[in-house]
Amino acid sequence: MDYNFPEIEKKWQKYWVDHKTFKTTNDPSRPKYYVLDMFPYPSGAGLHVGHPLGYIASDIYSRYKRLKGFNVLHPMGYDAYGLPAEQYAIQTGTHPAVTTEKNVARYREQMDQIGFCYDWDREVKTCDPDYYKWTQWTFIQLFHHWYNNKTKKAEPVAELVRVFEMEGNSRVEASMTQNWFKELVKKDPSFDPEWDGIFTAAEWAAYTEKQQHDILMNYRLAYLSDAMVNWCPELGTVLANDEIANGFSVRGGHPVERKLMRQWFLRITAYAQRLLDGLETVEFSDSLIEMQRNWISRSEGAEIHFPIQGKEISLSIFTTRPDTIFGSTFMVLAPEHELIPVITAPDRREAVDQYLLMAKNRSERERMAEVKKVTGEFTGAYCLNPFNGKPIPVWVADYVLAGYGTGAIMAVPAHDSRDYDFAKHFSLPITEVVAGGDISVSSYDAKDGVMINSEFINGLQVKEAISTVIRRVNEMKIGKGTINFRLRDAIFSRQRYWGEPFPVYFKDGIAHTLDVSELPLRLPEVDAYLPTETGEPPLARAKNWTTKEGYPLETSTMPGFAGSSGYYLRYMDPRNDSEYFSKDAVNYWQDVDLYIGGDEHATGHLIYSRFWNKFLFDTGMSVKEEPFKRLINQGKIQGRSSLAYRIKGTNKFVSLGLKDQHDTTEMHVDVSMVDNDILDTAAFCSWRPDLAGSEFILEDGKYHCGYAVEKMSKSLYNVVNPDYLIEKYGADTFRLYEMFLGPLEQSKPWDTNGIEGVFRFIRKFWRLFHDDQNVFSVSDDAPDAAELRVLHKTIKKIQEDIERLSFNTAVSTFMICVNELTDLKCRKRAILSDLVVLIASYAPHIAEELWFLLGNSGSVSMSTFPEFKPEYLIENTFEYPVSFNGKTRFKLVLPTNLTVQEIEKAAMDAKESEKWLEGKPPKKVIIVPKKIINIVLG
RNA sequence: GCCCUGGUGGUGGAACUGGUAGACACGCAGGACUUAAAAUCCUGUGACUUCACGGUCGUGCGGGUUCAAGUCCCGCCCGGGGUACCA
Repeated sequence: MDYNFPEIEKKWQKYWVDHKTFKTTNDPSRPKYYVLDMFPYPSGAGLHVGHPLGYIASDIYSRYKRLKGFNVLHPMGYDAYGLPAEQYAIQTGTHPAVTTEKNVARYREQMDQIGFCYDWDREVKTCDPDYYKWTQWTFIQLFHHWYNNKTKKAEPVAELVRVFEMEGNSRVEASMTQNWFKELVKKDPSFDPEWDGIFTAAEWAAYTEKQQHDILMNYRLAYLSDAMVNWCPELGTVLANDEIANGFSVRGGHPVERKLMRQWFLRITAYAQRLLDGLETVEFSDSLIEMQRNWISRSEGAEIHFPIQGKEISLSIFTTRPDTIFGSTFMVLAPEHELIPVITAPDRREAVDQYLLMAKNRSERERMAEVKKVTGEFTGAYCLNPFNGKPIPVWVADYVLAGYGTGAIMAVPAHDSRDYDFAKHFSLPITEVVAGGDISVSSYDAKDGVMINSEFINGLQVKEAISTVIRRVNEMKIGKGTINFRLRDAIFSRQRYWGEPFPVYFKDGIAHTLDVSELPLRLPEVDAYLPTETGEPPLARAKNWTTKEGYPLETSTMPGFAGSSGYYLRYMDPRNDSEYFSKDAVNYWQDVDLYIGGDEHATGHLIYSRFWNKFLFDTGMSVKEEPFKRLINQGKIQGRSSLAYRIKGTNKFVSLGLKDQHDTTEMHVDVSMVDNDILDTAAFCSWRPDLAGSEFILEDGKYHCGYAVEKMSKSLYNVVNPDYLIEKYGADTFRLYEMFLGPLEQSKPWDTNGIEGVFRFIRKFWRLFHDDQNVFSVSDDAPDAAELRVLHKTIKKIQEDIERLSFNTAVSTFMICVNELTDLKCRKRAILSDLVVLIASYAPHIAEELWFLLGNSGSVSMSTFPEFKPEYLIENTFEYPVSFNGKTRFKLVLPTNLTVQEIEKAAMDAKESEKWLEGKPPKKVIIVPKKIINIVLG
C-alpha cells in the first residue's frame, strides 16, 4: 500500500492524546476564539454519517483559527438526560445512567476515530452531579429573582421584599402572569375576594407567612403555578410547547392532552422583548431568526374595555386593529373565560353550558384537525361600544384562545377572515369600515385603506386610525395600548426519573430552595422508573426523599433543556467546584464566536439558552448579553435508499430498466449490498431467509437498482455508518468527503460512491512527496514562478473559503492544486511544506505525517498558516472572451498593460472579428479590463 | 393559508460583488500498462446539428431591465422546512 493510512492515523491520534496537543488554557497573551458544537444526545444507535458533518466543519475551523494564532476553545460533551434511556430503563430495569455511559463510550470511540481536536479535559455530561450542581444552582438563582420592568432586568427577591415592607407593591412594575391575584383569591379564602393585587406596607406586614410566600411566588422567575399544561399520558409527563408537534410528542409520537396541573415554570416571557431585540445583534441565518421571531411573535395593539349592558362590569379585549372598532358586530369569549357564567342570560344558560362541555371535551387534536369547523354559542348578553354605546352581542366560541391576550376579542367580520367565517355561519351582520375590499366575497384583512362608517376616524388611513383610537382610548381611560407576545412561560417540571432533581423542599406547603452548600442534590435510587400507583412521579418512590430535617423534596425533575441551557459557560471552567465558572474564565472567553448545530433547536434550546444567558448577564455572571455571536445550521444528510423491484406475488426481481414490463412492487434493499446501483444478488439471497433462492431478471448481466432520496433511517435500510468508511478509506478521506458533498448549510443526499474520488486525491497528494517506490523524496530546489503561482492561488482561495465556511469549494481547490503540481512535477519543499500546513485542518493525520517527514518536530497544528503573497499572482497576459451582442465567439490573449483603446483596437483587428462585423462599424464596444470584451452590432 | 429555503448535465455540486455557465468530483464510454485482475495513467462526456471548421439551443416556467442575467425586477409552477384559529 502506498499510503498506509490505518497506521499513520492511529499514530497521530495517539500522539495528540499523549502530548495533550489540544489542551486549552486561558492565555490572555493571545486572542481567544470559541468554536462550539451543539453537544449530542448519545443514542444507542451510535453516529451515522450525518451526525459528524457539523463536527468536521467546526473542527476544520478550529484548527484553522489555531494556525492563525488564536487561542481556540473547542470542547465537546453530552446532553445526557433523555427519554430513550429512561424508556429503556422502564422496559428492562437497566439504570439509565448505565445505558447512557455505554452510549457515551460508543460516541467517544467513533468521534476519536475521526481525529477531532477537542479538548477532552473539558468534557461535560449533563447527568454528572458535578455538572448539574450548577444547573440546580441557576434554578435557585431564578427562584430568588424577579423581573423589574422599570430597569428591564432581573433583581433579587430579597430587595423586592424590602420594598414591600417599606411601601407595598403599588409602584412595583414586575413581569407577572395576568390576573395572578384572581387565581390566588380563588384558591385561598383568607384573601379578600375583591382584592385587586395591590397592597400597602401595612397590609404586607399583616399577611401570614404563607400569604407572603404565595404572593412572592408570582414574582419569581422560577415559579410554581397551576396551569393548563400539555400532558402526555403515554410518557407520564408534561411537555413544553416545543416538545409537541401537531398534538403529538416530538419524542415517541404519543398523543398529548390538556390538563390542569401544578408545575414549575420559568418566566421567559419577561425576556420576550430582549430576546427579540437580541436577534438584531447576532449572526444567525435568516430562516432561524425568522423562526425565533415567529415563536416569540410580538403584536402591538390595544386592550379595550367594553361595558356589559345592565351590569357594573366590563369586558376586556385585545386587538391589533383598534381602528376597526366601529366594524365590530359581535364579541367572542374563549370557552374558559371567567365572565361566561356571570353574563350568560338565564334563557341561554343551557345552550351555553352544553357548548362549554362540548368544547372542553374536544381534544386539542380534534380542534387542530377541525380548524375550519365553525362552532359557537350566543350568551344572551350584550356589551356596549365604549365610543357610541351601541350594543354588541357577546358569543362564546373555541376559535378564541384563553391563553392569548385577554381571552376575548371584538370580532370584526369585514376585516378578519376568521370572524368573517363565523359571521357568515351564524348570519351575523358584517360592517365594512376600511375601504378597499369586497366584503360580499371575503373579508379585507390588509392594513391598507381609508376608514369609513367610523365616526371620528372617518377618512383616516389605517395606520393613523390605529394611533388615533389608541390615543382616545387612553384619554377616556377605557383601555390602553398594549403589546402581546405569543411566547409562553416555559413549563420546567417533568414527571420523570432521568433528569436533574429540583433543589426544592416543602415546609408547611411552602416551597423553599435548598442552601447552595447542599448542592448537588443527587438523583436518588428508585425500585422502578415508573410513576407511583397514586400517579406521583418516579422520585416519590425513593426512600427518604426528604431534607435532613425531614421536609419532603420536590418529586418532579427538570426537562431536557435545563442542562443544555448554560453548558457553553461551564466549558470555560469545567472543573471548578466552588463556582459555576470563574470571573477570569468568563472575562477571557466571553461568548461563543461560532456555534454549529441543527436547526431543529431553533425554538427550543436556542431560545432557552439565550434566556438563561440573559438572566445570568443580569446577575453579573455572564459578560455578554447574547451567548452566540454567529450560528450556522448544518444541513441534514439524507439517505439514498436502494430499491429492488419484485414481480408481484413472486420471488422474482426485475432490474430497473425492465421493471415497466412487469407488474412490480418496490422493495428497499440494504445499501451495503449495493455498489454503484448494482445489486450483489448473492448477498441479497442470503439477506433474509424469505429471499433465499430469489430469481433475477438482469440487464447486461447485472441487476440495476433504483434509488430514492429520503431520510436516513434503519427502517429504510439506507443508514451509512462512518466506522466502515473510516476503516476502508481512513479518517482524512472521510472528513474531506463529508465536506466535499456540498455546502454545509444545505441538505443533501449521501452517496458513498463519490468517496473514491477523494480517496484518489489523498493518495495523489501523498505521491507528491514520494517517488515510485513510495520513498519520501522532496527537493530543496528553488521554486519557479509557475509553482509559486499555484501555491499562492491556493493559499488565497483556501483562506477565503474557510472564512466563509465554504468547505466544499476548499476541497476542490486542494484537488486542483494537487492536479496542477502533479502536472508540473513539483516536488519542492518550499511549495509542499506550505501546502501541508494549508491542508492540516482538513486532513490532519496525513498532514502531521508529512510534516514529520519534512523534518519538522512537533505538531503541524502548532505551526502558522502560510502568508498569501499577491505578487506571485501577477499576470502579464489575459485571455479575453470576445463576444458579439453578448455571445462569446472567440478568445483573445492580450497583455494586461494595454489601455482600453488598445484592447478595443486589438479586438477589432483580430481576424475572427471580420466574420462577425461583416464590414460594418460596431454600434458600441464594451471593455472591462481583465474581464470581457463585448462588441455590440447594430 | 402565512413565513423561510431551494430548483443549474445521468449524479453531488461550482460560478462570492451582473462579465467565458457546468470548475472539482462521481458515473459512463474508449484507450494505455498487465497473462489476467486490482491499482494507476491518458482521452472524451449539457442537448441538438455538422465528415469537419462550426452553428443553434440551454441554469423550473412566462415576461422585463441591461452592451451583458444562473445572478437584478415582476408574475407563476414545483420540492424541502417551520408555523397554524395568536385577534
